[in-house]
Amino acid sequence: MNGEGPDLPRRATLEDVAREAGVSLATADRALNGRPGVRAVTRARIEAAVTRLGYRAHPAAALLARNRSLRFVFLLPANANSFMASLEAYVRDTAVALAPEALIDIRHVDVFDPSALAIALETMPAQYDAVATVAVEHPRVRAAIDDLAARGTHVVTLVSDAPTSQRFHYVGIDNPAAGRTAGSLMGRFLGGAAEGPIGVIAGSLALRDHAERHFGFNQVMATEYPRFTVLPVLEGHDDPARNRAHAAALLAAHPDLVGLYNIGAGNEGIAAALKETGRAQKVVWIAHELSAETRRLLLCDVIATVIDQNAGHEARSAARVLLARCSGAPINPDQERIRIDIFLRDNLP
Amino acid sequence: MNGEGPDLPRRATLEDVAREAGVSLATADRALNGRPGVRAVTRARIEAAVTRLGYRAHPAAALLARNRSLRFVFLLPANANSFMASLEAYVRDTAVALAPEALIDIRHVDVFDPSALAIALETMPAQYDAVATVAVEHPRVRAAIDDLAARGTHVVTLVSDAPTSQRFHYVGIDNPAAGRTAGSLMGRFLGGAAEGPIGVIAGSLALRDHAERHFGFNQVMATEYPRFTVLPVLEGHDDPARNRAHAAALLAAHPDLVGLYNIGAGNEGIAAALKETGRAQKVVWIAHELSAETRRLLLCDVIATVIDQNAGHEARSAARVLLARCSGAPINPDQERIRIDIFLRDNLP
DNA sequence: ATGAAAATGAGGTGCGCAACTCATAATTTG
DNA sequence: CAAATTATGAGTTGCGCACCTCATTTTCAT
Repeated sequence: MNGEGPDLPRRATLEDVAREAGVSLATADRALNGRPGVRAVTRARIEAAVTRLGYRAHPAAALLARNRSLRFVFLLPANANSFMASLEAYVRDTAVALAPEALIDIRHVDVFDPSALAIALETMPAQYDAVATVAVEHPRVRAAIDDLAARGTHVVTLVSDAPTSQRFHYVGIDNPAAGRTAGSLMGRFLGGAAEGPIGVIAGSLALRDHAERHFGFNQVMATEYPRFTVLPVLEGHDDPARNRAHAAALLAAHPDLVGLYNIGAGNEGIAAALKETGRAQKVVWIAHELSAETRRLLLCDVIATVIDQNAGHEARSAARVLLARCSGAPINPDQERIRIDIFLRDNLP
Repeated sequence: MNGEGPDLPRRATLEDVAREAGVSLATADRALNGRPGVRAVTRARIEAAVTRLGYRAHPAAALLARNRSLRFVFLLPANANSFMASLEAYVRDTAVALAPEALIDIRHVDVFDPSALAIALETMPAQYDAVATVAVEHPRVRAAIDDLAARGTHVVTLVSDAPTSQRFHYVGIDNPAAGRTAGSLMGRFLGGAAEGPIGVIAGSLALRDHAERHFGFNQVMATEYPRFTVLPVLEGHDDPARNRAHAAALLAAHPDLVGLYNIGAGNEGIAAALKETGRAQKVVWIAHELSAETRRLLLCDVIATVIDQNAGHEARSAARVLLARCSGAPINPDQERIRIDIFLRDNLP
């Protein structure tokens, strides 16, 4: 047992910095808060004192003195699937936890209509300090995000990115990697099958995340497991009924179907089709996003594995990152990295 | 786009609560901070007002007014393997991030010697508000933890639990579930192999986490994949050299070895033995804890999959939980749940 | 009823900082 | 070199709360 002594070096305050730099408290304050009226040389002296003393503003005190809550708004899909619904629930939880430092509003938007999303961003009230939005890649959306950034409103993208825009951070997973992960798992799990066709169902390849997952999946299957035939994607718009029809058609057309990858939501439909034909547990089915439904299907071995992004983590991370950005605090990249989670029956949370 | 109005309902302060309850600010303060001198009826009136107004103490203000840092101590293994070393690094990071709300000390202890750990706990200076410790199950350790709890020092166990003690929280994974996860992955990945022996190497089955993982692994293999023979555990004390010898012996004795599960650390030794015999990539090898080494082996397909607990998450979670406990703030179970992470080459962070 | 004990009120102080005001000093410009 | 400009100092206020003191009221046991 080796202990570091109980020496309390007393944390440096702004007053210490001012004294050390040989300026008044007011000047030190002006310098550190970026207010005008400080010469460059003075500013440098103060910054030197800051580093010399290792000064870090007391966040709680600063928050209290500012006496003003930050205002965030989250733009989320209007017609939410179960993943988006749980994301929204987590955002609400986060809003409660974060008060009073930040007040979080939620606004709904048809994020799949780029114009609607762009309009929502363009007409964003100036009262908001920051925006988290489920984005899409579209020139007008990009322009709207850039305008917000230009006027000083910080923007993060959530779940779905707009990488060419001026958003300063993306909260979400690497979707091509998620697709590759699905591919590797499919190949590994099919080790026993000599060959055979694999079906792929997506919401829509017009959605960037679905397209990217599809790309990653195909990449791995083609290069590592070429003995399997990956069938063309069927687009079911995350709709259980349409997915059911797609799955039923797949099963009928390919009696030797060995694998099934659903890139999007609407897993109930697929489950129904599999059960109907009595081929549940005979097809290696990989799905995305842990929900009550996928959890149940995982437990009864109908789904082999679920690839998930933790909605709670995403909601909290987005809020944390915005808070840090608005208050000049550092961001811990390790904490904010959204992992690609793999769930089996055995490591379910 | 449906917006919630920009109405600022102004957060209730302690003064509001006092007024609402018809008492003075001093009494409300006494009641809410658990100081003596408040009748039960008055306390109830105040608590009613709190719920009626939805009052929540302003954490930043409370922190500031208290003007006293919480003191935490982390008891970590003295002779650290790479996982423990990274855990310690993350604890140091967390210490920096948490200042000045809490000051975190790190003390080293031979956690595998129950007496040494017990002594460290028993002689813990009273200055500490809370302790996070890598625990073991042992009567004297349990008693020491209970004593700490009895005198008001909050204790969490970290990575390794002492479930019968009065620790109020365990920060770590469910190790039997981790073992089951390894078993399921082993079975799935071996789908192609008709049958064959599977080797198991552990640090020591005297360590609770290793024993639990072993139990979970065997459980799944026996019930779900009985066609494989799980060989008796070899204990290598997480030492690369000893593990190398064990792995070499296994490979020599079982030319048809199909799988290998390393429950603990010391993966370099196993890698060396596999490479030596030219049987890397031919044996499905499942390892624990993501490190530079396991990462490398994962990337070159020598390790099939790594089951991980996120050390950074554990360090931050322990600190957060202690902070919340000491300041009476709520804990978000969702955020504090340590997941059993599965890593393939494709979803590496 | 009476004294002792407990409960409560009133008020103050300070935590570290942001955000002001106003006076004074230093610097630049015409 | 004076006037205009800019930089700086000194000081104040208040954020919401914890923690303290001291006076006053209420409650309870005798």
